Amino acid sequence: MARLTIYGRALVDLAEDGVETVLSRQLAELAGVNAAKVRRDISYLGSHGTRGVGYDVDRLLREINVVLGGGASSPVVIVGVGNLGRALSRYDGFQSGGFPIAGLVDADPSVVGRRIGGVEVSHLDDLDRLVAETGCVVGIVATPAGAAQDVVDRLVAAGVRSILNFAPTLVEVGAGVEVRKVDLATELQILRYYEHRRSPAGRRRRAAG
Amino acid sequence: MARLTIYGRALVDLAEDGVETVLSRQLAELAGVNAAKVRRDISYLGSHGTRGVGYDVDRLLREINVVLGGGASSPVVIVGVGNLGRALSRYDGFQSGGFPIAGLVDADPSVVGRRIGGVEVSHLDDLDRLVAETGCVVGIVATPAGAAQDVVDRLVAAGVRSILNFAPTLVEVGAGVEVRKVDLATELQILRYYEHRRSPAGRRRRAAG
DNA sequence: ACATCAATGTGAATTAGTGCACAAGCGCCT
DNA sequence: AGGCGCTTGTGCACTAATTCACATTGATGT
Repeated sequence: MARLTIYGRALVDLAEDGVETVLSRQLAELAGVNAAKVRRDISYLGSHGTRGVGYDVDRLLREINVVLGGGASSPVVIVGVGNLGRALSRYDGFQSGGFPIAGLVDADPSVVGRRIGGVEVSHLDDLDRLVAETGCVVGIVATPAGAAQDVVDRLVAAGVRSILNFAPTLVEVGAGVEVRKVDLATELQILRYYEHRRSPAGRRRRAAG
Repeated sequence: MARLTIYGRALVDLAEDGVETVLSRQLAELAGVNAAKVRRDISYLGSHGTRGVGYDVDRLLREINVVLGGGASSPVVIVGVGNLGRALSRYDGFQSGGFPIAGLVDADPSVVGRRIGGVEVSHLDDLDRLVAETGCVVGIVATPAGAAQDVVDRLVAAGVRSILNFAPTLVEVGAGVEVRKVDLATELQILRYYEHRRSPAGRRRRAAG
């Protein structure tokens, strides 16, 4: 569940503030969801609250971290150092989130060998070796849409089982491989949709005509 | 619906390939969803298919574009030119997607005045003026979590009604303001969750012990 | 002109998700 | 020790989303 990560973040904040105990109602407010939903979500982790008191912040946080994969560090490889790829390479949220960038890859020989954010760009054909050497478990696809499927196939062939796809296209993978898609264009389009709903072009014209 | 944008993209591809007509089944495959869902989604736009034949690609694309806000250009302002903000500023997907970056804003005086990707950084206090002058309708929040709510409040006060929030925190807005959240950390966490499910740390130890 | 075919549009069934409301349980106070 | 108040955990009802399945309808060929 994506909500678990939200709870986790809220719990970290609470822990930093020295809070020992949290009520489902409080956690719900922090996460922007219903209190019953919080309780049901947490109940899937096993029973960890104390009736009449609430949840122990530290313990709940530990439980969530266990389910989410703990504090393990998961090196990532970014494929595609075009505009978006370079942008992502320079973003230190990966590093601080426990996803150090172990490698950059591109198909264009003219960028291979350049260093971006302290990491050298390898050629796409070296992906297998790079993944094997660095033990990457997560691949980030930041290529144009047309190249995404091929890149994903290569990542899977190299042994990567978790993929974050920034390319604006659907990719197919076999069973056992997890793909998540981050689609900035779609997010913006949706915003524009709401914008448009509020004041569609032509409304003034139609009202005047 | 977010799926409309997916259909739209698939239709653009089809149109570029010279395809004139598309079946709900084909569109479903391209979008990775059920065919009945495609038909129902499209039926909300009004009835536009031809029974026995399918949908006219150009016409359907035009219909979807109208609903999604047409080809209008929607200037955006990016608040926060830290790591992520700089990364986003250099990403040309905004420009090419019809969301030109009209301004960059930060609260840190030491970065104000610098140019990033050809756009000068303004101070957060000048947000009102900037939004008014450039006619920005979309705000992109790329600040640390702690500053996000304040920035969102300022954006709303300046007249922005659509916000894309990259900060890993929930923000509150009044009615009539649309916020969408892009949370890279959560996406990665979810990938790690599946990774962890496949091979949880300790399984080997437990199996051996 | 009419029958045939094929794919849409949609009523109905199914499934997933949400939220209420309350019984069960734990700590605290007397 | 026993009752009280508070919060969890969850059965149940409700809502939204998805999918099935088929009647409907336009195009096509004879």
